[in-house]
Amino acid sequence: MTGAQAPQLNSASEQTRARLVDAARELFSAHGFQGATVREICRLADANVAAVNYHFGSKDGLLAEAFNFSALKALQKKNATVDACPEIRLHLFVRDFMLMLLDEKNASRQCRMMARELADPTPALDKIFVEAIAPLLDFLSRLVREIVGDRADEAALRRCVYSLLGQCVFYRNSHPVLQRLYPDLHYDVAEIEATARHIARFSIAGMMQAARGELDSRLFETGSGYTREL
Amino acid sequence: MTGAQAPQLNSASEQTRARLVDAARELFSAHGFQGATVREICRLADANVAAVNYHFGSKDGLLAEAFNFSALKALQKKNATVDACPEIRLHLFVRDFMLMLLDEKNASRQCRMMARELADPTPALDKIFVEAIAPLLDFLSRLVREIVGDRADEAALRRCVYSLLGQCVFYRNSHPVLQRLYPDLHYDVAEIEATARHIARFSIAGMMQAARGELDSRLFETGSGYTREL
DNA sequence: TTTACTTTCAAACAAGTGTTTGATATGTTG
DNA sequence: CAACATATCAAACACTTGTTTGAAAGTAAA
Repeated sequence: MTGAQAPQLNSASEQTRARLVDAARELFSAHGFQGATVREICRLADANVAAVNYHFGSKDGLLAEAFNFSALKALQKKNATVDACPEIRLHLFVRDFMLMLLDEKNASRQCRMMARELADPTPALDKIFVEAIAPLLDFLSRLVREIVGDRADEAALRRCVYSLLGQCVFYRNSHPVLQRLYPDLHYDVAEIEATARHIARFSIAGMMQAARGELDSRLFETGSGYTREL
Repeated sequence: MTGAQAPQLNSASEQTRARLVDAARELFSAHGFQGATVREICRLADANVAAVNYHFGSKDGLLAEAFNFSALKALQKKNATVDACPEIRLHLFVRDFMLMLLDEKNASRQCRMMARELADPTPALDKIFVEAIAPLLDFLSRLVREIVGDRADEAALRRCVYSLLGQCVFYRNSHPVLQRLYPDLHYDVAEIEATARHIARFSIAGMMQAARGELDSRLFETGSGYTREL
């Protein structure tokens, strides 16, 4: 979006609009929709308190404007064009997704906002759901379907998608808590990539198990090679 | 907790205290700490607005009182006494934990509150962390260690715990969103148990892969039996 | 410059927040 | 009963919230 409406960005009005949206993304992603106040956003954007309602009608309108899933869409489109086996494409997706979610330097705070939205819906949930969550779930479902083949039914497939997504968003949502446990915890690129690799490999193994389980849902392989009843 | 301070529960004062705590748990778990208002809690508890501050000092005090991890502790203690292989104990834990998290009829809304806390910390985080989260992470770490053995280092072990926990809390946190996707979604015991079985099997397979990955972190088994580079 | 329009701003608004107050009721003890 | 501490209550308090207002400043065309 930064490139699309660049021509009007010279206008002073468009500049404050852009500053407001930027500040909103910063604070919404940091403190959530309820936690971030209009006054704080305006202070960060160096604008008057009335600016939000003048330019966006309401705080809700600003939230709707602040959401921009171009990065998320681009990620999915890029992934779809990669010529590789679904396992590798899954790993690529998880890697890119985790980089979005965790990299503090990354500009795409929209994904952090979406992770928040998943956990605690706001009035803007409709737009978010239609534009981002549903397509994302659909994208992941197709990808996971490629991996498990036709050995898993719809319910098992859905659960596999949730397992994957749950792992990814956990790192984002639980960051403050985990940081209390490990005060010097920080996610550099290497750490994020290691985490992504773990999630991808962990999940692919889980998916194979889920697919296998459709054939015999009472057996699973343990590490020691035993087969136990579960 | 209901049985421990039963002797004093006859007192009218203790009754309103109990009603307030109960209402608080209901609304905190439903709308979060910020989302639930003191007035709403008091209305639900059929008590005066001033009752919260009179009995608990503040809204924060009520939150601290509302947290009660006896159910979670009992779950862990029960699990530790079970004489079974770690994989089955893991399955049992996930099952009990998911029943706590998802069963609407279940009285242990404290776990739902804790899931919320994990995603969005409140001033009461300290108590919650020390009394519930840290022990829980510790318990899970020991359990997962039993499964992966010494083939996984500390980082891999930690990630396995997060993968497990992330899957569990995802179902709780994302419930409103998933319900939009499947309007007739509801978690009865059968559905919860199926979900728990999925998570347990998915995770055990993932853990075995993570343990295996310590030996050769670049290879994993695909479903078709191929070994690919990841 | 005058005109018309857009954008900014300090100030106020109405509603909601957690909390406090002082009187009133309630129950227990002398 | 009288005295006392406890518990409840309506009302108000101090504060924050999102939002609105009406004047002032800026901007661009006639």
